[in-house]
Amino acid sequence: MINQINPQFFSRDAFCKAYPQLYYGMDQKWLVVMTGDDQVCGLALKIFPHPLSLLRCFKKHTLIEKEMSLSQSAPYLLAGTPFQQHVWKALLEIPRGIVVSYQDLANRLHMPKAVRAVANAVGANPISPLIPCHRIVGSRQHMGGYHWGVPAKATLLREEGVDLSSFKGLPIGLEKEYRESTF
DNA sequence: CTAAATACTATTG
DNA sequence: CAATAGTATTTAG
Repeated sequence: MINQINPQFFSRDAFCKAYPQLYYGMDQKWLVVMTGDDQVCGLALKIFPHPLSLLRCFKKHTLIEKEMSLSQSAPYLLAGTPFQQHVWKALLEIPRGIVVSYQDLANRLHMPKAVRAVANAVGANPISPLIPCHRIVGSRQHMGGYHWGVPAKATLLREEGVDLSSFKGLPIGLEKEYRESTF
């Protein structure tokens, strides 16, 4: 399992120029996107409902399917706009088992009125479970959204020990496919 | 360049 | 409850 990462950040434009083609494939429970020099730039869990939609983040690249092996020590290279990088760095500070609202996150970034823009950046991160975007929830005990589906979000949070019993907006009966999975 | 779309939220009826 | 105005970034055209 991948515990902690120390990603390097890269401007999106520079990333497109430096790595016009990328490689993707499955390894164990992951769908991985890597550069030609073996840096991980995209990640999703295979059991997500539509894991291949991860490739939406790399539409400007030529994507080549390839045999993948994800090593414990693989370096991470995250391409994003300065704004997105700012948000993603803040996400990495949120510890396991803690949930923060989109509004709190925006406040923490000193952009209290940019809640919606911050939410967009949260959802745009390319290595979803490792950048803990699932720990961002709506105000007033609402789940908020999740690119990979709210059931997956709820499952990830429960596995971290978060009590969701008081939350609204929880889908009922849609989590069976995740019941036996280990994230 | 402009317009539309967002994983939001507080407010109003 | 639903509708909506306010808001900032990104993307599509």
